[in-house]
Amino acid sequence: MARPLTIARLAATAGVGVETIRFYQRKGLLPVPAASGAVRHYGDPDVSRLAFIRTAQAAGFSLKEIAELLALDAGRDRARVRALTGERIAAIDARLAELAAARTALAALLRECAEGDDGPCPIIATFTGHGCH
Amino acid sequence: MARPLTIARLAATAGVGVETIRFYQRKGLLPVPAASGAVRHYGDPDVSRLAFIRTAQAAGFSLKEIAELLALDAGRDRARVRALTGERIAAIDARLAELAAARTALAALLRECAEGDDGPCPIIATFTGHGCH
DNA sequence: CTTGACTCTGTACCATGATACGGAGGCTAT
DNA sequence: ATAGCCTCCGTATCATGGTACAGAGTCAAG
Repeated sequence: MARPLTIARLAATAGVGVETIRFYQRKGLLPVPAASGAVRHYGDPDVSRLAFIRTAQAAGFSLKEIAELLALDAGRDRARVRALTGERIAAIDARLAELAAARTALAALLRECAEGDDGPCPIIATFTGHGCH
Repeated sequence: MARPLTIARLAATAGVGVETIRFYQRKGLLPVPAASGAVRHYGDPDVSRLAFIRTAQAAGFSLKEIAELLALDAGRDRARVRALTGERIAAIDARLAELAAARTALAALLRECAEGDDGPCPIIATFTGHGCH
């Protein structure tokens, strides 16, 4: 029979480290499977759950929020899920605006700075508040 | 004469905490002024420097990178500054793409989820990988 | 000249998200 | 049955960016 999914194989499948799995277990993000014997075995639900965690992390959810989402037990309290999602979208919007502004400013400065090597670097000058505008 | 800028007044001016100033001093981000007496006094350059730090932080630079920028001494090594800035822009672009994708996905799911309260929440289902792609 | 607010120094602590390690025991191929 | 990984468990450590606090000293106003 196919070798059972031990913690190392689960970690490899999910693309995380063994210690990360244990860390998530301690945090309540992953269930600790009942061991038949002294070594635990994992299954597809665990792989899915790890995928969930990675996806939600990429969307900017913290592990704490992810734990809450998971605790909502596959969506029974949809209003709460929607609230968390709405909050997250707002936070993402704020961060997007911040980053876009920073990006625009940096790109302009980079162009300006690249135009010559004389005088103080406009990038530093701008940050310092000693330069233009 | 105008009261000298003590650490608490500098902190208030810059909008940070006193402990944050000391933290930056320990990290080499702010110079520790020579005290005439037992209490240090600060000046406009310190205010500018704190503004620099906040601006650069908003642009996503880490304190370590900011320390390096500051160490470049007002832009003598413009090539290095440009390199750091280029790296930062690339990192911002990557993060922007990630966040935009997450935002789009979350917004779509939120709309979908809001349409009904029956069945599993599509947000959770999507993250879990049990639902439609 | 005392009181109260502030400063300085050092060290400790916080949250977040991991990562590492030691020691005991389990599993498996040879 | 034994070598050599692997697992489990607890604890410690790391990086990042701060925040807090104790104890001693300083300074200005009343």
